[in-house]
Amino acid sequence: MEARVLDKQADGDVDIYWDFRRRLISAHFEPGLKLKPEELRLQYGCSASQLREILFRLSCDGLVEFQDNKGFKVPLASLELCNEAVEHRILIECEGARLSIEKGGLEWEAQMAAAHHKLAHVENKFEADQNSKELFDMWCECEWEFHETLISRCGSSLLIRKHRDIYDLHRMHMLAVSEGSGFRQDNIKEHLNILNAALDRDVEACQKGLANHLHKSG
Amino acid sequence: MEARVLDKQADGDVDIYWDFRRRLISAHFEPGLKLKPEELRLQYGCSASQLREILFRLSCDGLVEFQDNKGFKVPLASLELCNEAVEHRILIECEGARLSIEKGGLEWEAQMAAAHHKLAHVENKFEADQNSKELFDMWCECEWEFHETLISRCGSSLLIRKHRDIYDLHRMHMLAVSEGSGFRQDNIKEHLNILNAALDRDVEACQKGLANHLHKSG
DNA sequence: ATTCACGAAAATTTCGATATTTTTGTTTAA
DNA sequence: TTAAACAAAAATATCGAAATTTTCGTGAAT
Repeated sequence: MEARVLDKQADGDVDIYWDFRRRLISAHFEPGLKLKPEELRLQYGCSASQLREILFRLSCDGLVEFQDNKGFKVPLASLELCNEAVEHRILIECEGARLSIEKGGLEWEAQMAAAHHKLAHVENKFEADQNSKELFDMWCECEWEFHETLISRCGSSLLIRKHRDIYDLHRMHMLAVSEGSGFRQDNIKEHLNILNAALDRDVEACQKGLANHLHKSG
Repeated sequence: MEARVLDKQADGDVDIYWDFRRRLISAHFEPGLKLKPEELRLQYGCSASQLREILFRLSCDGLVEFQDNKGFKVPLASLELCNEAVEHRILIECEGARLSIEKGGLEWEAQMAAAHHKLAHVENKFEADQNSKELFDMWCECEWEFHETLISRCGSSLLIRKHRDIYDLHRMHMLAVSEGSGFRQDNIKEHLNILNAALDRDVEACQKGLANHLHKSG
């Protein structure tokens, strides 16, 4: 999460904005729930206007829904939107992976190995104790870091930003639809497949592994 | 422009928001220009807070830049960002075109023919009189309609939304970088190539024509 | 019993005033 | 002359109250 705070759109609301965003994509709010600035302000100790601004910004990415004179709410669980998000994420992430494989050097390989090492460690622990809230949060963070590292050498800051947007949207809808934690046993070997293909500089295998991984994620 | 007003994120600011967005992507504002809510309010007869909200929303799509305690401004012309926008647009539009070609029926073909007919008509007129502000605005509208129709049958509302976002971002940066109107002689036959490939259901030719068209656009 | 109309309550939107931060201009010291 | 310190002005951010819109509950008419 730390890395995200350093985003270019840093501002005074940074804590509230990112904290709220994190809670949204971690399914802390029930789909369909009304998000009233007047209530939320109490949790963050700021004014309703500020919350309104933040909610508007989140609505741009589809993380909250807005309707004129009806306010904001958590998007309803929608299998269709979830599928659209999956496909879009595959499109973006495969392109980012291809470019990274082409442009990335030894340093990138090392970062991939590091990210996967952390992820694999946490996934093995989480597999044993899937009720641990703490491990779940760690897994979310490591999963994000792995996928983000995969595309990090694509050379396009725009692609990286768009990837984060669709990653978050996909995660939110996935959790809303599946009602599980989003973790599957197969994750472990799927991530390994992706890592190996990336280190082998095998674009096709990497994209295939990615598409398979994401399709199964729901 | 009418079609866009019917966007899901309809609200009370709809006129101001879309009008301002249109002006941004039509290069009505000089890159780097400071956008002060306090000044802009006079043009729209509303409060500064409302403008601030709208500017925040536009900043989500990259159409305006925001810095904490420094306010908003029109993004500086950047060749690098323009190139990144081109590549991203190619990625999205090619995927949308592929899906439309696969899924679209006779109705879609007819809409493509209609959109191209209008576009070709305007392009020929605009070619003769490139100083006409009115024809330029018509061309912008027809160009958008043609490309939007091309992907309209992709089956994913998410892809369509993302396409609009990158289309606008690309157009804004293109106009900022090239300092021309964005219209080239070759546009006419490039659009025809794309139309023919689409009607022939030739995915590869269509994507190739699209990539060529967009690369040359800058 | 159902529908419609009306009014009260709640929620949302708008707004301008106040507080904070940044920028600008001036003076002073090195 | 340059740099630092300070003060004034401008710009930005925050906030809560007022205006508007929607929602909900009550009662009357079909």
